[in-house]
Amino acid sequence: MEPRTLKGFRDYLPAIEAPRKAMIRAIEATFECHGFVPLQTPALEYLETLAGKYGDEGDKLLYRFADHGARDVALRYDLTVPLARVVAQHRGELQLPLRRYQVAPVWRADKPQRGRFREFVQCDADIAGVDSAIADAEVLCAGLAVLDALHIDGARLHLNHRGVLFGLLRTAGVADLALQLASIRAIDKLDKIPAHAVRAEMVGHGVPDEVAGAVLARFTTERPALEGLDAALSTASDAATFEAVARLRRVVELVTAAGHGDRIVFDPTIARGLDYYTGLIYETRLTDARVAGIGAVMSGGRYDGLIGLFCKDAIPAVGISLGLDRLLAALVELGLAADGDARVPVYVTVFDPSTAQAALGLAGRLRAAGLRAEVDAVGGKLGKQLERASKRGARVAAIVGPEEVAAQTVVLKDLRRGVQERFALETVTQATREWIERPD
RNA sequence: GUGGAUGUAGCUCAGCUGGUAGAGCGCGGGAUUGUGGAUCCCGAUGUCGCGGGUUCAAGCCCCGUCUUCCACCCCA
Repeated sequence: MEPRTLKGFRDYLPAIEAPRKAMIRAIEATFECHGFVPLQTPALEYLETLAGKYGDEGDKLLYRFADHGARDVALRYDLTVPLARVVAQHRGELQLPLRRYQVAPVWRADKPQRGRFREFVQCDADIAGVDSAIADAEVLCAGLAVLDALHIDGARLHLNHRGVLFGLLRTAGVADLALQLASIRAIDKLDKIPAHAVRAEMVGHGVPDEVAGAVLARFTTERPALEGLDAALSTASDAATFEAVARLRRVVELVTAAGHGDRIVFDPTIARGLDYYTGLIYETRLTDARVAGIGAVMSGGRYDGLIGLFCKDAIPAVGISLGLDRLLAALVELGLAADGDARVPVYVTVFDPSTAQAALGLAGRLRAAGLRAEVDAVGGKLGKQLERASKRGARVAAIVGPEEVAAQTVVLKDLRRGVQERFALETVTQATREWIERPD
């Protein structure tokens, strides 16, 4: 039969899974460093848990089917709604606020294209149970620290608040909610299409032309954070908008105090398509033009109404979500993907069957000392084994022939420098460690 | 869901206006049998995505289908 994978699903061969795994480790360590604790949820949920939480577009992209017991189920579409379900379901046993992180695959029946997959890993950090600017800032700091941990310089986090968008539209005279949402979706395209086209789209939805013009006059695509906030504040005319701007300003102050101010920018055109966001929203874009079109790599926001859909208590929450596979795809395109550790530094050759025990014994000794070692499992001529060692990317080859066994010694060969030396068994572990770490 | 491309050895690709396939890399073997990466020599690689059609003849033309990719929509 023909081996194949489903459309939009991929195998991760060692060459890419190694750097990918390294990223996951760095991300998890950073989240833990920020006080988030791990949590996992099932891949499969009842359909009713997920349906209706993301908006029409999201609903269409749910992988849904009937299981063997005729239950309507769906693969999780993100990690946020399952978290909301968990918080509601276990609120008696969870201490709020809950700071949890989760790194796990999600599934969307989307049409695959550049940077978009049907199965991909999201890395989420959320704080549930409190509505505060500090919670907002803490989540943002965790996300920004992840960028630092991954050594990603060319990224900017665009901040906005739904209250600002709605407030500006409201004060301009767009009162209808559906019209506001349609306008926001149009405004979201300001960085892709010219302002007059956005204006035409708004008019097409039913916004009077002069109103559309007045609203768009308030938006420049991007401004320095605090300066932009001031401009937005001057246009605010009702309490809700004022509060939204004040919250934004406070969050920016806090994130800046934490040392991440150079990475964030106020961007009134950020809208977010998911229905459950209620306040602060953000998207992270890579600044390199070559991958600008790949889309947001780390997004999120505040969703104060979502958990309440699963229980009587209104539990506010805020979170951030990094798209690991999309980010990795961008880094690969830019040639910035970290060197994966798909290589094992020490390759132990097996001279002949009679020395196999000595070879395994040596490997055991090295591994007990924490060194990564591999024993040649194929056999054959020593030259072939050294060739395999080189191809595997080993730094050091160990040779344990009859002479070495008799003398209780090991020959180490530095495959990069081409030199070799004989060591006594007692000193070989330390010597190997030094050889591995030795620069060329 | 809409639109546009793509599909030839393991990989990247070439194949002129139709006449039953090539390169590089990789892979296997070898250059006096306890030493790799460089070089050299030799060698194997393919139902040319799949199914139909046109033709004396199709990798090349036509239709369908699947795959991958790109744009829109939306999103990580």
